[in-house]
Order: sequence, then C-alpha cells, then structure tokens
Amino acid sequence: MKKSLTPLGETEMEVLHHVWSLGEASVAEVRERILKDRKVAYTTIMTVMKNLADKNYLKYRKEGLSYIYSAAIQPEDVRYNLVDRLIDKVFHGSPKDLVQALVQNEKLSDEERKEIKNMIDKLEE
Amino acid sequence: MKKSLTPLGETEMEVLHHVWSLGEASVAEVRERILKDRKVAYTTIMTVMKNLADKNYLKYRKEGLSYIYSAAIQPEDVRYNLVDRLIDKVFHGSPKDLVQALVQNEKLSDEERKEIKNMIDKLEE
DNA sequence: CAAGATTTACTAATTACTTAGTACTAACCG
DNA sequence: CGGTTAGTACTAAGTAATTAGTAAATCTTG
Repeated sequence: MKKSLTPLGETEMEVLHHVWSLGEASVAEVRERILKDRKVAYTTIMTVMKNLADKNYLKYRKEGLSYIYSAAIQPEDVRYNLVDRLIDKVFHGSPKDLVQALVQNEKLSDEERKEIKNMIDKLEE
Repeated sequence: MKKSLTPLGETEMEVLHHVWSLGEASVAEVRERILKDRKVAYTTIMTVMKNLADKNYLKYRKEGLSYIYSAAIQPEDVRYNLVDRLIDKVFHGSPKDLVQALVQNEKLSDEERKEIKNMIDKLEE
C-alpha cells in the first residue's frame, strides 16, 4: 500500500485547478493554460485528466469526437481534505501548529494578516 | 523528473518525527516507537532512515556496530517548507486560502481558536 | 568458543505519479 | 476525395517512496 501525505500529485493538482477555473474544459483547453507556464505534451494532460476521472475528481461527457471534463468535487473539499490530512500526519493533530508554521515564516502582508484575523473573529459568533 | 506536493513521504515524516522527539535514536528505537502504532519490519525503518540521511534530513555517527541518528534539520524548517510549497502549489500564493480551508471545516476548539488568534495578534507588534 | 541476537549492506518488488510516444479514427477544407 | 488537423486509446519508461527479505558481520552469554 502506497502512502502519501497528499491525495494528489502536483500535476494532478495543477490540472484540477484549471478545470475549476474554466468550469468545463477539453484536454486542449487545459493544456493551453498550462503551456503558459511550461512545456507539456498533449497526451500528458490527457493521461492526467483520464486518471483524475478514474479517481472521481473529474467527470466528463462526450461531445462529438472529444470529451468535455468538469469537476466532480469542489476545491474547498479537496483543500479541506488536504489540510486535514496534514494536520494529522505532519502537525499531529494540532491546527495551531500549522498556523504557527504559516505565520512565523511566511511573509504575510498587513492586509493578509487582517483578513486572516477577520476570518477567525467571524468564527466566534 | 518526479514532482511532488511535499518534499517527503508519510513514512519519512513519521520517522523524522520520532527522531525529533527522541533527540538521538537508533533504528531499533525508532522502530519500537512505530510498533506502538503499526507493524513494520526492522529493515524498513533502516532503509527509510538511510534515505533520510542521504537527503540530509538526518545525520548519524557510528557507535560500535550501529548508527545513532539525529536530526540535521529542525521541525520548524521542514514544516515551513511544506506549508510554503502548499501555499504555492495548492493555494496559489494565498496564505489566506489555507487558513480558510482550515477554519471553515476543521472543528477548532475554543481554546485552539484563541491560541491562533493570539499568534496573529502578536505579529502586529 | 558456540548459539543466538543485533545490526548493517545489498537487493528487489510494488505502487503512484509524471511524462510522452505511436497508432488509429474522425472531421474539416480545398 | 485526399491531406491536414484534432482527438483518443494504448503502451511504456522513469522516478520516488514504501516495504521487506537475505546474507554477512559483530556482539553477547552460557
């Protein structure tokens, strides 16, 4: 049994991100987006998207020759799962320690700090 | 080139954690700790520790027959690196989004919430 | 000293993710 | 209609992490 700190790899996350932002997307569209950052083969993106569909992160419908993919799971859910897993495996159940790692070293802007504080304040209601 | 959202795997993280908490540790000692949670072969832990040493997460000195390992890098550094990478790859540069994922779904206790708030307040000085 | 225990070195199998090539098929254009 | 374009299916190779077995060396104890 393979173990991993995260449920998805980096390229999978990248592809998922683009599908989320596009709403619906063909392989070609996702690849186009990624090409702005780095060189990648069409078939690579195809394989990744197929794998994501197999794992039920994406769903698709056939349109003519090609497949149109869309998200089968929302960003919030994926992100939550990831954070939850990390708190367990890396921060040993302490969400506080995660925030510590974040605020101690990350260069937070004043604005970011304020926004984060607001989020936490809102929880108190 | 292999890509990963995290610099280390789950077992590597687990072993590292035990070395941090023990200060110095032999393979046998780390294994003993892990056996409290799950069954694992001695040689498995040995391999993982050797790999961590190759990657400079651990260092070691020979003592008689065996190697005594200790951390070559502090938990804070590993955690920061991990969080930093995730903010980049998963949260697209927005630390706020990470906190959002954390506070929206995680069941934070009142105390945890307070501690987190305190940490952020302290930053304002 | 010999039997058993401890430890390492070396080897290897399995799985997941990344990457991409090749071959085939359908569509579109002149 | 025939060539180019766009798309898929299938195959496969590389790497990292996990797991562990076997053999050999060293240490310990009766």
